[in-house]
Amino acid sequence: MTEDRWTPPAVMLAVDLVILTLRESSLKVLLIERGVEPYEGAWALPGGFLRDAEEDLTAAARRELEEEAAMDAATLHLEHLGVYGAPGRDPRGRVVSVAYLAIAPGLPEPTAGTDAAGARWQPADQVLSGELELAFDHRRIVEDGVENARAKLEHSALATAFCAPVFTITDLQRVYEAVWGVSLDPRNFYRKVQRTSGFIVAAGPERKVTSGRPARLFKAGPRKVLYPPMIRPSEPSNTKGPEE
Amino acid sequence: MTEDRWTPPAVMLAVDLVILTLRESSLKVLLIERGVEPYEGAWALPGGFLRDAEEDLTAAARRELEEEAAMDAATLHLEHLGVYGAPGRDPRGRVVSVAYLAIAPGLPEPTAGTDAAGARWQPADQVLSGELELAFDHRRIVEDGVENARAKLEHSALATAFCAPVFTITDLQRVYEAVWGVSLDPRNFYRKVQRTSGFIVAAGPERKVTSGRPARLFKAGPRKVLYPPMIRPSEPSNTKGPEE
DNA sequence: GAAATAGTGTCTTTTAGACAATATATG
DNA sequence: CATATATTGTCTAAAAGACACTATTTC
Repeated sequence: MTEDRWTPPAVMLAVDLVILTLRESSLKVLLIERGVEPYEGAWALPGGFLRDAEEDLTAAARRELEEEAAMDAATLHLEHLGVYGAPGRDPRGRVVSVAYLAIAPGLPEPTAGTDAAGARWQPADQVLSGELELAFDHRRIVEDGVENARAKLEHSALATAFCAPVFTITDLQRVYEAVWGVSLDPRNFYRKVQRTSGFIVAAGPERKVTSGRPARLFKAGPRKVLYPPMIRPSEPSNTKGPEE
Repeated sequence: MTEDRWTPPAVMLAVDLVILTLRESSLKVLLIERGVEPYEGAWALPGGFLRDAEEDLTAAARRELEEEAAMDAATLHLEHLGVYGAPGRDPRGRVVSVAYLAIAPGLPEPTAGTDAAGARWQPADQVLSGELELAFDHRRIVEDGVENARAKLEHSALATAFCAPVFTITDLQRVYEAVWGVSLDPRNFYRKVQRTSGFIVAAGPERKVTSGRPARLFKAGPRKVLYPPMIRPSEPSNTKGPEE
């Protein structure tokens, strides 16, 4: 408990968004070119300060999603990611940032015309590898966001959030392959997904054509928790797993 | 990005702790009887405001752990849990609370003598069921903390954080049983844990006696991620899983 | 028909889960 | 020896993973 007559310090609260999507079969993150100091001209996550002292945090996240990314927050998967509040992370003073993770289906490039001019889908690899440097501690936030998404693909139906309302099983497989950075056997994937009842459900007799046999169409099912889980390859039976 | 010449609203930042442990084979959470308004006399999570505008968030969590729970933060598992910032959750104004989850091995009751007078280990069930009402939105935070712990037992070595530095496989099984609220087959559990190399490692030829055959002693191994994961029973092949 | 993608069948290996049997202590 | 707990062995069912094969489209 805290002492009487003492006033707690005030801090500035910001909201940052890690918005992931799949474009050209690779994982992208939405970045914005900063127009003001600090880090003017650098790439950064969309986000900003709380508008007023009454604004709810998730409301602020949704507002930024619409203002900075020109996306409809109602249709996107949006969840809490973490808090980044190390002193000194922002030269303007004590800024604590609450990060949210959003997953979007493949959308057109959000270039000119919208509020999101200067926004660009950048390959997540380039951020993770450090090839593309970000403002503040945003690279770390992206790392956490991507790892969060990777983990959730295993046990939840999050993968469907990367897909259009109606999709094929191959579309879904591309999500797993891109986010995990692996390649999966289409035949085993097909059956695994179908056997997990409630994960995806048939969406009419419609089909989709490109060159081969038309694929059945599906939409996200009611099941949110996958059991048994989808299995991420590459850790067959190693002695020491990655650190937590 | 934010406009020029506009000052973001300031909020008060608090840190709250969900400290879980195992006592008498049941899951307990550390609660404190509030000595000041608001909610004077009610049970609440240990926690408090940031000390000053320079204090790091995790440092604040560690400080509260020592001040309010009289525990050594260096030896405990401590991780971010979530942010609770709904307007109106605290009658004193806009308070945003960053919650941390701590896991402690079974410790003596933290009663008189320490700074933590008024602190008590309460059964987690009683909080989750609503039998014991908590101040603010702390019941919700406990719910999230317990669910987080339950999930992490599956895929990480978190269970060892509930144990003393040296423990038996049966001790570890009690952790799973208490946190998950299930009962497990000791023989299958035994082999499952042993097969997951790096999860636990032998700790000398010492033994421990009570009435039956003495058990081998183990300590936490280097492996933090469990693969294959421990499996939480009760969702055998149901059509619809629990919501996320 | 050739090429491409979708979907099915089948076999092997691994793992989960049930449970008998054995081992080593105490009283 | 009775009792209690620890540890090992064995069997069965389910699921993962490899991969041959069939189906349906476009060119």
